Amino acid sequence: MFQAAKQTKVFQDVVAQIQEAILDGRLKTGDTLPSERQLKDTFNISRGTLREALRVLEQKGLIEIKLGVGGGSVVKDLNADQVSEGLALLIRSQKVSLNHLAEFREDVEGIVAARAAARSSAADIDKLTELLGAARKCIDAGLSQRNAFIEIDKRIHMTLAQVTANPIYISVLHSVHDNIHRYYDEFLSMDERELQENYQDLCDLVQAVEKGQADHARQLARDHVHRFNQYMKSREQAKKDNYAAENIKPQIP
Amino acid sequence: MFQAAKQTKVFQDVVAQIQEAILDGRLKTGDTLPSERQLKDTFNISRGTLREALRVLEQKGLIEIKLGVGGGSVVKDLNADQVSEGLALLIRSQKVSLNHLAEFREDVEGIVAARAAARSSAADIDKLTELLGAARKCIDAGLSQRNAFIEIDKRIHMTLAQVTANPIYISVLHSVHDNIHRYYDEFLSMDERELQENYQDLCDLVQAVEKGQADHARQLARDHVHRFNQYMKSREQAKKDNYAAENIKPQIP
DNA sequence: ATCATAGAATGGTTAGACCATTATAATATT
DNA sequence: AATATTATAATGGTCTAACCATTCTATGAT
Repeated sequence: MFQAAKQTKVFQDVVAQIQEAILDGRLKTGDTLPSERQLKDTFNISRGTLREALRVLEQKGLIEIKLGVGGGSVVKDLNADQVSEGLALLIRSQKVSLNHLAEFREDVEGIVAARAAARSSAADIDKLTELLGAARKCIDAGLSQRNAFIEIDKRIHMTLAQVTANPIYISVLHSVHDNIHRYYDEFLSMDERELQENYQDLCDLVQAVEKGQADHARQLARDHVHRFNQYMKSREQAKKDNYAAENIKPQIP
Repeated sequence: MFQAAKQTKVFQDVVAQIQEAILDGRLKTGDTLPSERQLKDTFNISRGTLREALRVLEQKGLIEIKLGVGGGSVVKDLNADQVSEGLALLIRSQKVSLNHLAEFREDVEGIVAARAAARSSAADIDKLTELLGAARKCIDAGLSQRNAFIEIDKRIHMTLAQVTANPIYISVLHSVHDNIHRYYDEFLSMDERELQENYQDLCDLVQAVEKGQADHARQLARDHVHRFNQYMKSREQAKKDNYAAENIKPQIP
């Protein structure tokens, strides 16, 4: 006849209320919530319960909790970090392999390049060209600037994502890069020729974007990423082989 | 001379330890952690602090906390929910509009269709054909089964994502559907002809996948989604117009 | 003026108690 | 004997009250 009432726990109610206030704009980025001792009275709950709620909001990326006298819960500017962390957990925990991620990246970078080609402004091209110039300098400086080159490579891709003017691409690509670098950093050791190839890829790509050649840009981006993936895979394989050589008969537990 | 030691708060250390245990496989899906009163002694912390840690792990999607005597913290099977929730927050909070999401969906569904076409097995085609049959029945049953049709449409797309054998596509598409339906459900009211068109789209798409025509499948999927998007946009516009008509002079705050 | 110091506000943590929910075992009922 | 009811105990949920740790700010010393 009757059904269960209020399943929600107290702290969940608090989470919901504060979250709504933030999403509705009643609380804006940078705003500081009242202190815990005030809030607990406002909600008429204990401080422990309130803190559980705040921890959840923090984990959601909605607030940031600062220590000290000027501290408190500050409304954060939402970004892709939570999506990125979620993706990272999926990758680390289970079904998602690096191959999966590499394949996905190939597709996404292709899409981003195509969309960027259809929308780039003169200012966008300027920025990309500037980055290309910085990349050029890294290469000329030799292998010592290898990491700097990789960083600029990443920024070029992220800039393309920004050119699409679609924040989802920015977030997704950011997540992909976050996670792919977490695994690939240890293998980063391109030689001179590979650096040159990568640089040429990027030049061609930016040119295609500038000319608005969406399909061509897509293909160039895909090839570029694909080559990078192949390169990393071979590095990984080499590492495994090396390991095998050192341990002629690996102990199987 | 010296640098800051241990910035991490106690509860963060606990989160990290339990998370690592789960990701390393020392704790498996379905395992129940010791009770809070035991855990607090194990970690040598207070129960409140422990509970903050558990709340964070829960929000991360790593554990589920059950009430009652058989209850406790159970290790969850990770899924795309966190990614989905993160995306939802991005959409609700700020820069992400429905147009952004619709555009992204168009691209993703295209990719998924292409990848699926390159990898489908006979069993996959059987499953898709079965779903098409169910969709056919919904249409024949008339508009009353409209929602059922939408549901099957969604399942067909998700099945294609599974065919790609890349869990990232499954997660991403799941997130997109989650979020797009949250906004579109209110507009769902296709007429007979639109249902027919959608059904035909799906038939063509499955056929292309069966034949392994990746590019064709991609284009069909994109067109299908694009049509759906246009349709929803017009519905939304109609709703706005209707609102405007009811409120000749909308009050601007 | 500049630097050191004390104070106060805030989050971080602890301890112990009691409430609410739920599976299980013991008991009563048929 | 089978079933329904009831008590029991274990577990998470919440509360209270205190103290610790960090950090900004104002005060005071140099």
